[in-house]
Amino acid sequence: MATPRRDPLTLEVVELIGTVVARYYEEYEQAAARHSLTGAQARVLGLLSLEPLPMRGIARKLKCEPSNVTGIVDRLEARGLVERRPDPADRRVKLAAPTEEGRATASRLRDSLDFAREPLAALSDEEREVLRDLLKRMLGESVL
Amino acid sequence: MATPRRDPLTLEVVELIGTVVARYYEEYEQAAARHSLTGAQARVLGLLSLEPLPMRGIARKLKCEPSNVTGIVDRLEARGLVERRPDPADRRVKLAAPTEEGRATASRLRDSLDFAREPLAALSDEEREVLRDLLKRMLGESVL
DNA sequence: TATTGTTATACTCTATAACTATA
DNA sequence: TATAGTTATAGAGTATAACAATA
Repeated sequence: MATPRRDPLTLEVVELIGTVVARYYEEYEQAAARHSLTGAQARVLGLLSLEPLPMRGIARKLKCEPSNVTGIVDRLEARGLVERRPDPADRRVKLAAPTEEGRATASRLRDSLDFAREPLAALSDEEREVLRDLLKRMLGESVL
Repeated sequence: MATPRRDPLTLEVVELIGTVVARYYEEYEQAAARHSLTGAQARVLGLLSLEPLPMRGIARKLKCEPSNVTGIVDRLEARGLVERRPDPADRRVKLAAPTEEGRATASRLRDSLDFAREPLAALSDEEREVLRDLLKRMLGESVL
């Protein structure tokens, strides 16, 4: 494992990444709020719009304790965006799945987020390719 | 304002940025937790280690309501990491400033974070310059 | 026995509104 | 009257521990 670098260029890039992270996070929360959702609720709804998941699976994706998921799904369910279904294969398991309205909300949320990420529009196709490759290299093999 | 793009390349870059954001955030929280600090406490301590700030100024930086800052600074103060000082120029104002121990903790926290950001070590100097310029372009003039 | 989901509890962060002491 | 900081309150996310139902 390499030693972290402290040269001015590295520090400048670190600072820029910090700015990207802060802005992205802020805009994510705002997009969620426009749909009267908290960030956590929006993340869960987004996950479930890809595929229904057991409560435990949601906790793994969110990297939080399973007990927290109960409340988040409760609130989404109370708003009619998500429903709990039994798992035919294991009666202990409850599968959380988006309702029709939940899927629609998730879709609109995704559009909001694309809008939030619009800064990418400032780059040409070639520049996006370079950026993609640099980010991939930065993130390492774990992403591949 | 340009229309958001949806071509596969753009979506791939958006996805990669999302991954960077998630990893950065997660590692930030973990680094804070290693010092028994919450993310919000670590952010405030980091801010104050650059310069003492009035409570109102902290709220502006955190983009939250001033009433929240009271509790966060209370907890940092209870741990001896921060102190409230009067502002000679305006007796309504309280300046929050790090103690000696607070500065030391902020410094160790910064080191943890550099370690967390180590992925940058995978890039050469030239690549970092390219990444820096692309990020700057992405973020636009507002950062300059 | 082990696992899934839940409940109960406590702490932190968050926004809103009302309060105080200054300006 | 306006502003800085605080308090009170309520909602949400978080972790921990204990529980019922099922495997």
